[in-house]
Amino acid sequence: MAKDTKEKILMTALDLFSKKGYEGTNIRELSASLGLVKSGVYKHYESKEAIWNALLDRMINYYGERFGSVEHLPPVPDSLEEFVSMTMQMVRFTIHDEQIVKMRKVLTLEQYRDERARDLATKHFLTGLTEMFTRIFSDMMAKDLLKRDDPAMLAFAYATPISALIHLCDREPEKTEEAIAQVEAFSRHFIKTYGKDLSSATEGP
Amino acid sequence: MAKDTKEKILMTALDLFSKKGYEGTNIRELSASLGLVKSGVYKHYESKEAIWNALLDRMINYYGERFGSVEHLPPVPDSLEEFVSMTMQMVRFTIHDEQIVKMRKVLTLEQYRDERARDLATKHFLTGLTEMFTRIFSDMMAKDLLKRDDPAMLAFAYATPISALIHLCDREPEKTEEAIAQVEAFSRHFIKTYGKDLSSATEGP
DNA sequence: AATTGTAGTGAACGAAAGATCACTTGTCAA
DNA sequence: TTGACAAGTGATCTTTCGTTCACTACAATT
Repeated sequence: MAKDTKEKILMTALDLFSKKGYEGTNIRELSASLGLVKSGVYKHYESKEAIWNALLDRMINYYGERFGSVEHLPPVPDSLEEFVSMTMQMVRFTIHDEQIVKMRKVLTLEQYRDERARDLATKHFLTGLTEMFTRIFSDMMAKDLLKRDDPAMLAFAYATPISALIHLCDREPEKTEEAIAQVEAFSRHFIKTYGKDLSSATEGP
Repeated sequence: MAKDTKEKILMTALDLFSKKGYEGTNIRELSASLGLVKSGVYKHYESKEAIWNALLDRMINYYGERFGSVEHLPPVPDSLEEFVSMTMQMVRFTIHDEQIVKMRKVLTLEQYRDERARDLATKHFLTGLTEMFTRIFSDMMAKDLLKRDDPAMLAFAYATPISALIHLCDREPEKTEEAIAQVEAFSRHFIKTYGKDLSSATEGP
């Protein structure tokens, strides 16, 4: 079916682009990976660049749905321990989901060449994560799980070290276990610094 | 002179590779940027890949000298304010030095393709910075400028947000001023959290 | 002054790239 | 059953790539 092939082309392109970059990937190899002859691709996309643009559209869309929408916001944790495990769950997912790994790699490789990739990279790697944690931290402060502080600053201080470890896993997958352990250690250190001990939550003037 | 041209080839290659990547750069453009004809390059390097390898050697060397040697370690600050300004000075330098910006971009673009680039990227973006701050924080704790804590963990928590902002500047240079301001805000927040107020430094049991 | 080595030239080559086109096959609607 | 259209094929085109080579110009060595 047509839709099927078009879809497969995008997924194969994502795979190849994430490994060798846009320039490093050629149509022949893309076609061969799909089990068709080189010209076959042109029945579905008019050019290599058209494939790239469709893939970027797809990624922008995917990001908006997956990370930008309200229903996909993680629930605000009820305890600091739950906050740690929520973090770990998010990190494990984003490190092991092949599609997302490939998306990050493609954005990394094309960020200086393509403006839309650049914008999505900043969102994906920095601002998106930070905004998400800003909301979570605001709520956690309201719930007296965190000390009162600037939630955006805490979110930035929390999101970027985790992001750095995710990038490390993308770059050196053999260090994944080590990196995950470091995320957990960092998360626990973070709540030790900024978290409010529950036993003191009932303190009052 | 021969040495001159060889050097210029490397610098031009760094420039082009950092903008369009290794695959996206061709010898004709490289030669033209140098004011010679395409075949001229082959008098100095036997192939495009040889240029790449020489450039990587150079970068590895440069990194080792500039960031790996003892004499280039920043002096341990005598006050928290001095620590902030040392941070700002480092960040301003690394963001504005064109060579270093290009080095980071090249490492970013080639990290999945070339093992040596991958290793240097991890060193440059993560472990090197963290180790440097680990030493600084150890000394600052000994000097009673910082609360006693795990210096490596603090270094990681300090280095990675700054690294994230440096990457942002590489990606979107128009946000440089904003990013620098955020580095300073982060640095001040950090010392507010982990720094020891000097007035309490003379406290005793 | 003669020689030799080297930086740079310009034409050319073969391979590989993106893309086109006439053609075959298969599916579904009329 | 037939006609039409979409999916896939294979040969082919053009461009661009990395690279080679015979050649020139010039600087340093003998």
